[in-house]
Amino acid sequence: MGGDGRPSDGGGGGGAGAGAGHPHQFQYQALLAAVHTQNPNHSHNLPFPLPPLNGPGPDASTHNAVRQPPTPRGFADWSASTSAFTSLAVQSTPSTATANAYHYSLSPCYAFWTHYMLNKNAYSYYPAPNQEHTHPFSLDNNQAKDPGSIPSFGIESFNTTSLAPNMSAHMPPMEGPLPTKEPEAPEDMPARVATIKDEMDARNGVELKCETVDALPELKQGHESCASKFNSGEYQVILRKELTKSDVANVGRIVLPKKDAEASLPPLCERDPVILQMDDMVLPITWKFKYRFWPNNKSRMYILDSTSEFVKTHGLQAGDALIIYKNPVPGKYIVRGEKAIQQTN
DNA sequence: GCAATTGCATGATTT
DNA sequence: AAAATCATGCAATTG
Repeated sequence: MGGDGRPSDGGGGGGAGAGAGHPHQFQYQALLAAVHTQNPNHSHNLPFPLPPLNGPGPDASTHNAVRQPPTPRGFADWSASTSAFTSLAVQSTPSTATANAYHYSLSPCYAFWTHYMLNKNAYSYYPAPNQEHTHPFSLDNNQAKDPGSIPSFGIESFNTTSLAPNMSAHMPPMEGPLPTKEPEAPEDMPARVATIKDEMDARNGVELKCETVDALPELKQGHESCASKFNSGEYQVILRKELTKSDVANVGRIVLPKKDAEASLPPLCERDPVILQMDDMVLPITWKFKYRFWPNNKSRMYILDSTSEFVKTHGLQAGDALIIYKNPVPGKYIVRGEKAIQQTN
């Protein structure tokens, strides 16, 4: 599959992969270990559950059977997680948002967690080696260009009105399709994926009302306080796919839900694939996936190609999920591999 | 010739 | 019941 599926961090070397089954696994584990260690109550503060420490992937039973200790680290291992979080927090949503985009508002406690972690590491940050992309954490670049657009580290970063000027054209968060069906008898399911809906159900509440401002753009000024309160910390899930066996097989392609793909990803007018750059939410990596379609009967099948590295790196298996978020950087996205949560009954 | 990749067809499932 | 969607297998192509 050549280089298309490889992350563009260029960081295959550097010894990060020493002893690990994959160059990213060590760092991945280090990230997770750090998050778990620093914030054992993360489940209450993060907008999604963290993967288990002993992940990821098929190699976990061998290479990662022993829990990785927190790395002797600078900021590289933090930059991955906080970068994505930061980008989400400061995201200004373009008006091209799609009809079925979800909203996701970060709660104050989560903003505080992010604030804490960012400040904790603010002076030890260094960019990942050979990081060619403009990862969301690359605040220095953005600040240089537009000091007003990206705030400095601090909790006020998540409460400034100016960061997210546009809330229009979004559907209310609960209106979006959620491909994953809730089992009628969850206890019968050995594992399930915690859906975005679950997460939002658990935390949003009042926030939903505020986002009805979207449907009334003329009222945005009058509702600015409400909008600014939540908009500064929102991000949108534009596509979620529960992975199948064939998705995580070695073929390295993931079938995307047609509805979400057409609604939220760039239109494919021709058969030529489109390269989609997606920042990893957890790792300091920009993935480059080929997005294309096949004719299928009278319809189309939408395919995300060159995904094998992503799947391997995150140790994704059937039942896990691929989640694509909007990225404040035009033409880029944020991607996350979501491990299914084992139900312990 | 082989492995990897790509494209398509078909059948199952869902709407 | 029909149409749409999607998972997956397999043939064709490519390196």
